Amino acid sequence: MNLFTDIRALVLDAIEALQSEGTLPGDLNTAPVTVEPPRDPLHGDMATNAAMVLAKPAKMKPRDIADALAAKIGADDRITSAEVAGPGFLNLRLAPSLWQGLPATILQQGTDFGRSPMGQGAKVNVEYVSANPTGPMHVGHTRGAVFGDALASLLDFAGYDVTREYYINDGGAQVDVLARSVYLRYLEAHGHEVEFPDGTYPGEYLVAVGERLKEKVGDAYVDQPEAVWLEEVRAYATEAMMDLIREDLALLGVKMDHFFSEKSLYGTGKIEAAIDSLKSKGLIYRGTLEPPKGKLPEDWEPREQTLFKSTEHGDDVDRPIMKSDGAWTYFAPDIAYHYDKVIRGYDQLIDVFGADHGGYVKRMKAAVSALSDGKTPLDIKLIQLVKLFKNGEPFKMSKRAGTFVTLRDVVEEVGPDVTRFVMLMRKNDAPLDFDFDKAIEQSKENPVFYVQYAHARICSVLRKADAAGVDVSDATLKAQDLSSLDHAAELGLMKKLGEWPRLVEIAAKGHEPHKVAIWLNELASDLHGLWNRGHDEPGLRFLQDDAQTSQRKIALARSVAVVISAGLGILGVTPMDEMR
RNA sequence: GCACCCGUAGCUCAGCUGGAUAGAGCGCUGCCCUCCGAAGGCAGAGGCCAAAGGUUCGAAUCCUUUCGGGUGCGCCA
Repeated sequence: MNLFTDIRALVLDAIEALQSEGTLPGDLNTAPVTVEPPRDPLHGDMATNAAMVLAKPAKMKPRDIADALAAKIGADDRITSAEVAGPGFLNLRLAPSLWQGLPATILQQGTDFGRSPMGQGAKVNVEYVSANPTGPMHVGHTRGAVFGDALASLLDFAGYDVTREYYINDGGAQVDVLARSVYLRYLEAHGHEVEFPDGTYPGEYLVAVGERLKEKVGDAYVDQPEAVWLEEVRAYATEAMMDLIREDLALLGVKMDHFFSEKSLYGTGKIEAAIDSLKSKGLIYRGTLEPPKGKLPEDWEPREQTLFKSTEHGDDVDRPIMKSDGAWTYFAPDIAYHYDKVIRGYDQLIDVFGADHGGYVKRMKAAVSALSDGKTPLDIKLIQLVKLFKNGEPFKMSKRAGTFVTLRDVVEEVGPDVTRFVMLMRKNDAPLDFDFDKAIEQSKENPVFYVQYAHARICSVLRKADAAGVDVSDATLKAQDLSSLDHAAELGLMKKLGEWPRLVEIAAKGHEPHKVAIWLNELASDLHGLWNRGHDEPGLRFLQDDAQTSQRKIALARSVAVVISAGLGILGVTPMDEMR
């Protein structure tokens, strides 16, 4: 149910009819033909660019094509007027009954209204968060977590088969550092004086882990060399950190379908298999890289190493996959991990990274392109920084002073709903200002509140009607004839609702969940606008003297609430029924 | 030096993937509140879309170059 695609089909039918009549040539590419809402509502309900995009290939004047199209399209029952305007736009007005039928459709389908078949069940893997298992999640991770989660929901809503995945970096040197840090806490639990040298994690959060380790193994590791305890402490500590992270994710309402362990790639032949795959395509070689131009690193010296010919797939330089001591670089398991995803048969991969990983985008895309023979597209979304504010003042964060803000801090301060909505208001590649006070402020300038408030207001009307003995069940509301709701403000709200299915597709196609948040704000604005007009024009209020008129108006209001619920659902935000 | 991201109203940002007279919130100015929820409402001022070229019916949007800000750049993941 998408009125825009319906009307586009109508336009395409008209074009075909003109072709069979010989008015238009037969071989025309109609792909660029769009039907969209005009910027200015005065222009009508929908506009098509058909005449302009067909003018050149048809070797005709745009206006001539537009006139011919207008005659055909205008004959359809659904169209009340088709006017040629500007350089060749065809402005269409739809019969009000089309808009007035929308609330019933929405109430029929509930929060499934707007679901799109666009994805056709294609399998998409969205990898996000992937914070190192070395401590609790901080604000930086939070935005990526919320973004990935909302993107996954959005794609699901748009008809894709989505897997949400977390890549656990438990294979590298940083988990050894974690293990040593936990070991120090363990010694501390045994009453030893300990110091945390550079390169260890002094965070308080490991104290409890050290104590629990003591409970588990007693003094078995005290005064023992690293070789004795490292492996087990590492496994124990990593698991403890993942528990911590899973708790953090739960606080935010983020659920993963799959946790993938980097460690599982080692010793299982998986890395070798991935590299072999590249080797078989002639993309692995021994060679020496050119030094970077400009400032030379202090210790630069030419060195022969094992390289992946990523330049064959769009990268700027070839990338090393093996260190000089024969160990893999971090890039090798990354390649193997993505190879695994390709083998698992995904049609599309999406990685959500912090913006500081921007330098890895090209090599990662090159790897996936090579491993899948260009068949599996990989989109990498870079998440910009979050700047924290309190009362308009920058909130200083310092890792050294131990005052870095955790995900838990934020969620406990403002709640998961506010956290999620605020973080989704901006597009991912723009920095985000997060002000603790503004986020929980109840005023129009707070979009979280503004959207929630619209929903709560509608619920308030429903409660009030119900108390007055008016039946406002969805079953009754969807049976109402809304043809009397013909005021511009009411029709305008219906038209806004009609945009929802189209917006879902646009946002999903661009992997841009923030568009949902922005659009919800617009929808809320239209709802509040209609509400406010009720001050001066009592006839526009939802609650009227007679039950049936109320039911008709409330059917519209209720359908707005349903769409807000659906939109907030994609963002992972709970709609509020009451906010007093 | 190279690559990627960004540059839109005084401030924070949208701008529907190339459409018509570029929008919202805050701030500013002026009116308005015995009214379903005034934790507001209406109206107004405010712009060379960083700059210059190019692509075409048409550019804030696509391409090139320049300027400015951020991020990253061979054995750290």
